[in-house]
Amino acid sequence: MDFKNNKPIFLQIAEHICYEILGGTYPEGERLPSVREYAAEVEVNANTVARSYEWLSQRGIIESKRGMGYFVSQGAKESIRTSLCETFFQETLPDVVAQMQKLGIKVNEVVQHITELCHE
Amino acid sequence: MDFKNNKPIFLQIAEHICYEILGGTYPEGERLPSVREYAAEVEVNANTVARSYEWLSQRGIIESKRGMGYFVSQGAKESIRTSLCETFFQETLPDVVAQMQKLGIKVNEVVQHITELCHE
Amino acid sequence: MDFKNNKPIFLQIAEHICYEILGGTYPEGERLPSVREYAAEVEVNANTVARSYEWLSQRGIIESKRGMGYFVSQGAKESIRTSLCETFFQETLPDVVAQMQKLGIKVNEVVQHITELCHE
Amino acid sequence: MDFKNNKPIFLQIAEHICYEILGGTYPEGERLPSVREYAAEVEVNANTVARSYEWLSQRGIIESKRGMGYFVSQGAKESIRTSLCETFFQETLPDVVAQMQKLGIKVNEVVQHITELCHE
DNA sequence: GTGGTCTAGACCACG
DNA sequence: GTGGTCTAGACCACC
Repeated sequence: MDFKNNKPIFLQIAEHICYEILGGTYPEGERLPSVREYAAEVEVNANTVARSYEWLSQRGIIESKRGMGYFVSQGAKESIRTSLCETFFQETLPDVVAQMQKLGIKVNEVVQHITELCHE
Repeated sequence: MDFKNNKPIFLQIAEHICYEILGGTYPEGERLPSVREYAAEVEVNANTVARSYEWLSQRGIIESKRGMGYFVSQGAKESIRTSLCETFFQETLPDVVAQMQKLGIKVNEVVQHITELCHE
Repeated sequence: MDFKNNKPIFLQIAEHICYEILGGTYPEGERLPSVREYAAEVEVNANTVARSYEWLSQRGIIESKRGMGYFVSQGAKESIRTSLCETFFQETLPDVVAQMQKLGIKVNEVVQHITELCHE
Repeated sequence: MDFKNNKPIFLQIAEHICYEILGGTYPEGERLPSVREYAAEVEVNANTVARSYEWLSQRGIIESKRGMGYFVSQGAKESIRTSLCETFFQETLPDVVAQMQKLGIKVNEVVQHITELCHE
């Protein structure tokens, strides 16, 4: 796992975990690796992972059980998907369109590029 | 001009100037407002504007002429457009597609949303 | 470290660091002193050192890792040397020769002076 | 005439005039173009040329005669040559050698490059 | 007037 | 602790 420098690492980790939950790596109800394990795995300070876990648990995606670790919440997949879809349609796409228009790129061109990228 | 706090002000200013150059507010060869003028206009410290200008001049978009101020470089519009288009097609769109696929959103749905947003 | 006033301090610092990297004071991958440490050491404002570090990182010589400090990039020595050699052979030497010719100084004389200076 | 941005323009002009005097464009005793003429010729503010002239006259290379303009001093060529040669041998060459040694370039290589550049 | 550099001190997010 | 950004104010050389 390599990190981009323009985004907080703990956020990149949290996001990555979200996609792992979506992908089934960590099923709902399952226990996540301990903070230290995960930190060792991705070669990062333990505090950073702790912050990622905290961020996720504040959003109800995972839950801490005292002394036992963090567990994926029930309904996590659904909650992640709706949340991500919302920002995708409400923020990402409008941004893309805005930029597209500022650069004078035509819709057709964008659509074509997208479909091409999908078929790779 | 109002600033978002997630992005450095000096960058927002620099990008804003880019779009102004693209839009023709500052034609190529034209002189930009002095650092102090611009700073007063957008209600920001002069050092911040100086940083924006320096950032732009490092990218060959504007040039400083000693004691006379900053001037839009020849070929600036073209250089800005190609640079922005490149990041749009090489980074922004692939990111969108990747996210789309991870979320299991269909191409048609995205295309439809984009075309709708364009017609607003 | 004492500074000449014809050249910006932040540049003198940056170049000094380059030579220190070349000399092995800071091996590739190693962490540099923090901005504040270095600033205290050379008795200069922290912002000035920050500017030197930024200047170096823009040239790929060092890299910042969030919250951990600046580190010498892999391949920094080679990149510094080639860059300096290039300006030496492409700019410095041609300038010397041009000046030499304009002053009507003979090649032999220059060569002799150089060899003498080397043996001091 | 095109100017480099790292050196004051008035100095570049003054230096250029020195070489013109050396080259015979302006023989000793001859009148120089008026400040305004010269400024128009090189497309520069008149104040800047005035400063160049003043700089030269302070060094005894040219002289102002009230109401008549600036004239090349007697002995100007000789004085320019000795002065430029001095800085060449006392400053330029030692700098070259110092940089050469810091970069670990061998004398032979430098000598060879210089002789090659002379024969072009 | 212009840009360029530097200082001093502050605040913030990140690890 | 770290870097990153911003402010306020100063001084300088140059045009």
